[in-house]
Amino acid sequence: MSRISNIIEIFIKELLDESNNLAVEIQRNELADYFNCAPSQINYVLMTRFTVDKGYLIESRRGGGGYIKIVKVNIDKNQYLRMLMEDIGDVIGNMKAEAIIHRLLEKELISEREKRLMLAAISDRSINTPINLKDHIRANILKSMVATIF
Amino acid sequence: MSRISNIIEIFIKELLDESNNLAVEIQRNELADYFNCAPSQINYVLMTRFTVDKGYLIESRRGGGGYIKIVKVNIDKNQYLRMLMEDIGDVIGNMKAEAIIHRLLEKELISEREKRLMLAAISDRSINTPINLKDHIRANILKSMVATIF
DNA sequence: AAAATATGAAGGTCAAAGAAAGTCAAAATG
DNA sequence: CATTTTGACTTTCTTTGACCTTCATATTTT
Repeated sequence: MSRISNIIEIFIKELLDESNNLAVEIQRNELADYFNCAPSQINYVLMTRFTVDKGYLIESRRGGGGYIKIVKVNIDKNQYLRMLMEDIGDVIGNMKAEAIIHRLLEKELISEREKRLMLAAISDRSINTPINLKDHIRANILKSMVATIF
Repeated sequence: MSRISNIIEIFIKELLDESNNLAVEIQRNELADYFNCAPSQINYVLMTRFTVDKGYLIESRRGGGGYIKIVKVNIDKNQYLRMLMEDIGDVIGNMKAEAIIHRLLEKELISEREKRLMLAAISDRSINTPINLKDHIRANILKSMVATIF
């Protein structure tokens, strides 16, 4: 008896394979209904199996006509991207984050303007919270941004 | 999975396109009738989709021969950016933030890639904190980023 | 004829109900 | 113990409807 989470994971990955643009839109309740599980189980699957560092971007909308969109970034083909994700980890300080962004520019993976955007986003001034949260949020933001440039 | 609001939004934008992108005049009740919805739904669409930060001005008149006029405006870029900064304020929700970023792309102040970077940075998933902090941090990040494109 | 009033035809507002997705922690499982 | 499952509760976005305001015009009053 394989875990339902695994089944849902596989199901979503199949959907992604079928869609050539590597993005798929689901209805949370519909999917939960289909698999006869709690709707929040879908969130659990997304949170544990479709994270940014695994190369997935999630975007969603509540309310009438709401949806969950799962986008696959092709991380497997980008050894460097995967390394970056690992390097960033769950927590990252400002210095290290800036160093990573500079390296991206050097490697010509981003433009000068994009560098400035990214630096602005992860700056201490932007993330104006207690220090323990700060580095965590910074890691999230940086990983999300890095995922979009590939 | 478009809900009626999205359909009405698209309809009005088509009207605008047909009219050389200048302005278009509608009758609220007529439109509501056409789409089989409550007249106030039209107001909802205008309020959420045709806001100033999206570059629209609404003007209307009640009474016999009343109308609603939707005007697409094009203001000076620097002026627009300054207005945006003010508009963002200290706290901003995800929807509004996304609307602003989309508008920046429309006005060609940012590229498609930059749009994606910015969206990633301000997404709820990046800013993974208690709700009251979230909108505050988002405002900071967005303002910092917008500042870089001046 | 001019002023006052009534009528009906617009559009405006706001709050409640509905429709999704999100969160969090307790319970279950392995 | 770590992972998974469940469900009660929350937040966000949309739809609906009852009631309000404004305006043009028709009608009545002076």
